[in-house]
Amino acid sequence: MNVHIGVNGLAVTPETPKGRAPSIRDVARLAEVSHQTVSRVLNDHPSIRPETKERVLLAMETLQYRPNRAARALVTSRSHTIGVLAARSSEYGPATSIAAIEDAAREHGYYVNTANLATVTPEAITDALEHLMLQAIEGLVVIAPQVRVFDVLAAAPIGVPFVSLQSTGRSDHLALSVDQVTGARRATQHLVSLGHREIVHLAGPQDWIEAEARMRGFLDAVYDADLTLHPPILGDWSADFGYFAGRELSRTRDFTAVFAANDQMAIGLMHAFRDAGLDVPGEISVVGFDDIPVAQHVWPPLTTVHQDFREVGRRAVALLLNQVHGREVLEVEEIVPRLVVRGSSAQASGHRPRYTSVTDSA
Amino acid sequence: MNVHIGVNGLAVTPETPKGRAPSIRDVARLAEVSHQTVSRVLNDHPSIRPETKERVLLAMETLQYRPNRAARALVTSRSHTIGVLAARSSEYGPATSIAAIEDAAREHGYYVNTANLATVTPEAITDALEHLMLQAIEGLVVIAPQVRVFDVLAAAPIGVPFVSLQSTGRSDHLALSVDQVTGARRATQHLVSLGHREIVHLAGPQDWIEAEARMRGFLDAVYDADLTLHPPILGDWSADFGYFAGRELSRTRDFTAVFAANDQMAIGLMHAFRDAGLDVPGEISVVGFDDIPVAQHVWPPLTTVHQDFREVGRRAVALLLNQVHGREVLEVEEIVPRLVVRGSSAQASGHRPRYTSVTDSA
DNA sequence: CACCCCGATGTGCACGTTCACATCAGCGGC
DNA sequence: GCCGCTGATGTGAACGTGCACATCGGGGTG
Repeated sequence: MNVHIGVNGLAVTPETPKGRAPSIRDVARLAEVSHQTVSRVLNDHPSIRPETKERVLLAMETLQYRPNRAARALVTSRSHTIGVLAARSSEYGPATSIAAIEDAAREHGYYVNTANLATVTPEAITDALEHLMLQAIEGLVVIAPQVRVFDVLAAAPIGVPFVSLQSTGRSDHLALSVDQVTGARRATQHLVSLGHREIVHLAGPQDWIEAEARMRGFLDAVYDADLTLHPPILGDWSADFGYFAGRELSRTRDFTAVFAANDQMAIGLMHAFRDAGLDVPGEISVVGFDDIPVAQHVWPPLTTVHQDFREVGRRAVALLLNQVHGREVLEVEEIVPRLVVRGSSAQASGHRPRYTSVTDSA
Repeated sequence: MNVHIGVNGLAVTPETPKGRAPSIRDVARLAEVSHQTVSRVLNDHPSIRPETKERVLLAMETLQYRPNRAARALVTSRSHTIGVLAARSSEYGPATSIAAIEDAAREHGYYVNTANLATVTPEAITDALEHLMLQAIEGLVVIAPQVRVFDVLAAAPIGVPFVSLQSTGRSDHLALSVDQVTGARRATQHLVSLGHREIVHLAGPQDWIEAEARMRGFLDAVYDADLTLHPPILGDWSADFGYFAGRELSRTRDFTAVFAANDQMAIGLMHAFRDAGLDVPGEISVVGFDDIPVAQHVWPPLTTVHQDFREVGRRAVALLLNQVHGREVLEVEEIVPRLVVRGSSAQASGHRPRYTSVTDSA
């Protein structure tokens, strides 16, 4: 039966025609079945005799056969690829989520194709999208949390389901998000509970959905606690910006706490305060957002809001693949991040912020 | 001629047969040419009349035609995809390089497919590689800097050129790397020049090529300066490990400086020293490696070795595509990283390290 | 015992593109 | 005026796979 396969137990690789990679037909010939049977083995079709199946598998092994994805994609018009549209993908949060997405996708037999957004101009977005569409992606995960991206996405219907990693409030897609608003509110409430009444928010760029949500959470808490509102500062997420903002802020000193929209800015901020001779948390408390790995090791250890980027990525894939396969999509529950209290926040020092206490003592 | 195309200037989309996406043949029919002519326009073949070309392009536009990558890949057996095999891809360095690779690849009309290594077991490596091979990648960039990965890579010949982002010293592939040895040597020499003679190296896992190279650079410098060698500590790159290592180290205190193999560990280290009441840089100097964005904002600002991860990624793609296209590959020049001196390193404080001074004074 | 159904397998075609080759008109040279 | 070359285009096949349908034998059912 398997005369082709071995001689003296020695595995002889039968001549694959030309230099070409072995195809389903080569396997079929060797296993003495039709190519269709081989195909059935590949897609484990139920009705196939175990004996036959084994013979085919052996032939595959012998020929080192590998299915040709292009051919398969051509005939099924399914690419088994999902796209990821990402901005700032080298930062800890997005990078972690992307890695998790890749892992989860691979587990489900899917491939991941990433397109980064260097800038967020409509052209760049369209270009990246075009790139992904040419890949014939079956679904899209968007980690590019600018409102503008979703405008473009809505305008140029891409024809595949997509999931965003931040709640956009739009109905044309599902979002799997961490509840940024609650996270930010909790962070602010934490400061309030420590007796702070003059709190500044160092926000992210307002076209970022997350930045906007965190700002909203902050405003909610400020409103609830009936605090006077300090105008938020709009930053760019970077530690460098945090540093410069901190330099400016330490001039006025009409506040006792700062809630930064991410850890990087918080770290830059603390750097500037240190330079200005302001003690954190003695004089000023600082709270960040994200809980990046170094957050607990900087000085002082940063109080922040922890979010699980891996979990978000993982769930996003599950959600997306459910849609891709037309399965019932259950309600999406938001992940609520948790506050991690560390050394950078402390009780407000009885007296009012400096500039007023100076006035008072005069 | 183009009666099909419009009525009253209104773009009428002619019926695409069934719900299928328009194919090259649909375009051909509309433009009243053969499908081959359309193909020629797509691959801009020289001998085609401008007039004809325009007609075809118009038809494409009208039908919103998009070439089918699977079909093209099937017949040309070229996927226009490069693979990236990465470990710890969510960390700043790798993540930045990956983003740069993606950008550069897209610029060259290539797609990028990533496979992360959760663990570095041979099975995981084989699995990831298998995943990429099924994608029919044309080339591979390896950012998984464990020696073991290259063992597996060598054993399971993948049949496509690959480039690694660290110099492995092997001849089966090109490496585009930053000269880690020189970087580490410079970092150590910096400490020596400040008068430190008792320097500990907090190394990375020794199966990591970079960790090994940095260790080598350290050892070179120690040897050159004729210092006594403290046994290096083998870490895992994480800030957490740096912290624990720092705790252990601060018990003995038989050193005046530490060179950490990356910034994260250096930051954890400084945290532990602070906890132990050891002043950095007053009593102990610390130097890191990588220059991650927060390095300059921690306290004290971290002296470190800066490397340009984007540049490495970019050049890797250029190198790889040159090989893929069988072009002449020019000599690969190593990028030499540069030392950035900040606040965490300072002149050794005249007296010997504590433990000896205690002994001396007794 | 005739019938039908089902499990196991085979046959041919379609997917959308490129490649090799064929065709055909025009043009210059002898 | 014929030959051959070249530019512009068309024709058919092939790439490797899955799908729809056909085939064939066996076993249960009436």
